[in-house]
Amino acid sequence: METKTIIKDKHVCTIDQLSSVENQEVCLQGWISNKRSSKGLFFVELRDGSGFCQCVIDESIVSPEDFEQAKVLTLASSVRLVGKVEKDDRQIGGYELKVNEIETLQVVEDYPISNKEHGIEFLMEKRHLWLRSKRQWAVMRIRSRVKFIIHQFFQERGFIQTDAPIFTGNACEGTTTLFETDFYGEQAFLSQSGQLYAEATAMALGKVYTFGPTFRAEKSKTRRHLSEFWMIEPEMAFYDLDMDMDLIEEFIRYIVLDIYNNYKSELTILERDLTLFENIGTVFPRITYDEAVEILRGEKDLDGKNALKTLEDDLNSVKERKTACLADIEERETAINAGGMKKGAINFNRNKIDKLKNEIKDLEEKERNIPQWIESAKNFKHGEDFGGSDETVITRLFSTPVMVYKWPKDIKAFYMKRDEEDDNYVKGVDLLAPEGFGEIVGGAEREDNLDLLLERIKEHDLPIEDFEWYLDLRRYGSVPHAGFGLGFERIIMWLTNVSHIRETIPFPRYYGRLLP
RNA sequence: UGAUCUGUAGCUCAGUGGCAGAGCAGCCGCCUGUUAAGCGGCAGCGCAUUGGUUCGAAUCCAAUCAGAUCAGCCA
Repeated sequence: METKTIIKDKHVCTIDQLSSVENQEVCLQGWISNKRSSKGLFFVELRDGSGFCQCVIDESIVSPEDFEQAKVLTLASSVRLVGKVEKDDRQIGGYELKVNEIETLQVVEDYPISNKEHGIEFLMEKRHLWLRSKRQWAVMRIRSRVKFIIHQFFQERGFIQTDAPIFTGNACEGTTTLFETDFYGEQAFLSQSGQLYAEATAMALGKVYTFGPTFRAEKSKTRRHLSEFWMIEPEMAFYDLDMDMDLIEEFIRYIVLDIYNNYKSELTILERDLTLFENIGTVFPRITYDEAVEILRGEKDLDGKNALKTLEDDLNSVKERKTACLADIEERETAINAGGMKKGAINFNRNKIDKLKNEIKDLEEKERNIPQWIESAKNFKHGEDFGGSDETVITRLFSTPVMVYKWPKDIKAFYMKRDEEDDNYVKGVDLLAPEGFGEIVGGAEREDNLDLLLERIKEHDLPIEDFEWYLDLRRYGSVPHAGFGLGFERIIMWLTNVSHIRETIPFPRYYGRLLP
């Protein structure tokens, strides 16, 4: 096949710019993401990083050589296509390209990822290629945008971004497992929080935030954990817990609204239910830990809704749904086996059956889990921390994020300020996201009294000598201050509703995954 | 770390003691507007590994390896 170059003196543009060049001739450069054919026609779905666009290759328009070329184009092949931009409401982007010239950069053989369902293990092995698929594309675009607007939110409000070190000598929250490393012969850890450093820079700059990677060596194998993830940690001098909660609420609403207003098509690709986005204007309820416990145990109703009762109803509807799914599968299988069905219809039904089977797997898992959740919620002991299921039970009753504040001191970090009214509590707050996502923000007013802080460090059995620098912050001009931490991937997961946090970061690192 | 589940074609899976299957992807042909297009055909796997039971094992048993989900911990 002869090679040619068509890019010279052509108007090169990207798919996201098509609306501004309607009826003009342009050159698109990209990769084949799907191809369909008819007699004398090829429908090529092209992706170029900025979007997806159907390009029509018509035998009666292109040269015979180019039409031959179109025949051999396979999935992931790279091309330049010159053609006329036409409005077509049938297309997702609203436009299609009537091709009149083709330049092939590479014809790909055996691209491993097809337009089909794949298992997570396979996709993770091929993560570098999986990123090219439509859903991943949408998630990465939202990730980028959220990162940008987080900076925008804080910068607009006079916050200074300060970076915390990644190598640290002290373990700030003690219990959590840290990655150990060697720092010129000294034992060092990879940072699991930049918060203490943010407190230091807040005393220098007023309102600050950090945005950096953190590392946790927990061998967690759940859909909500990563070994390497990004965290945003604002810290504000002269803020108390109420101001902290106000800021958290404003911040979360700002992010959610921006994505809703500017990234609707990505949310559509992700099939995100938009209820969350529509409710985000409502004030986030603020309840104390004690109230949350009462709600969890079913001792207190909320707007006439009882947590345990709601769960029992959920269990019943799960059971009903499962019965319906089984009946549906049965019906479709009988219809297929009866014969006389067209091949297309058989495929359609098989596909449905596969989906129903997957749904049943999920339902069965819920069926096993919900009774345990009810049991654990009923028997929840005041003074314990909420587990994943407890958070689900609580947030199940709300359609917006919920703030839980005033926590028992024993289950929270040493640096949280004790509650003035009751020494057994601290002025911490967790923001629980609805739809079962659980905690996405953890914040607190910090202990600003030197003696009380020393006491807490001793209670937690932390090595005082490592915290001397931190204690200096209380020795020299201590002021009330507060801050919070936001798990960046957690919020992306929540916004995009992907089933696994591993899909929210380009190259996830977790127990058992170091490549690609 | 514990509990449950999974490992069969490039991919997604069916087959649960009797000669290894389907759909998709690939290749060939047909069809002028397809949206994971459709129709017909071709080719492709010896069932994670090791050992055992059996006349006979993908199927039963055991161990090992790999993975998934949930729990704990958390963001």
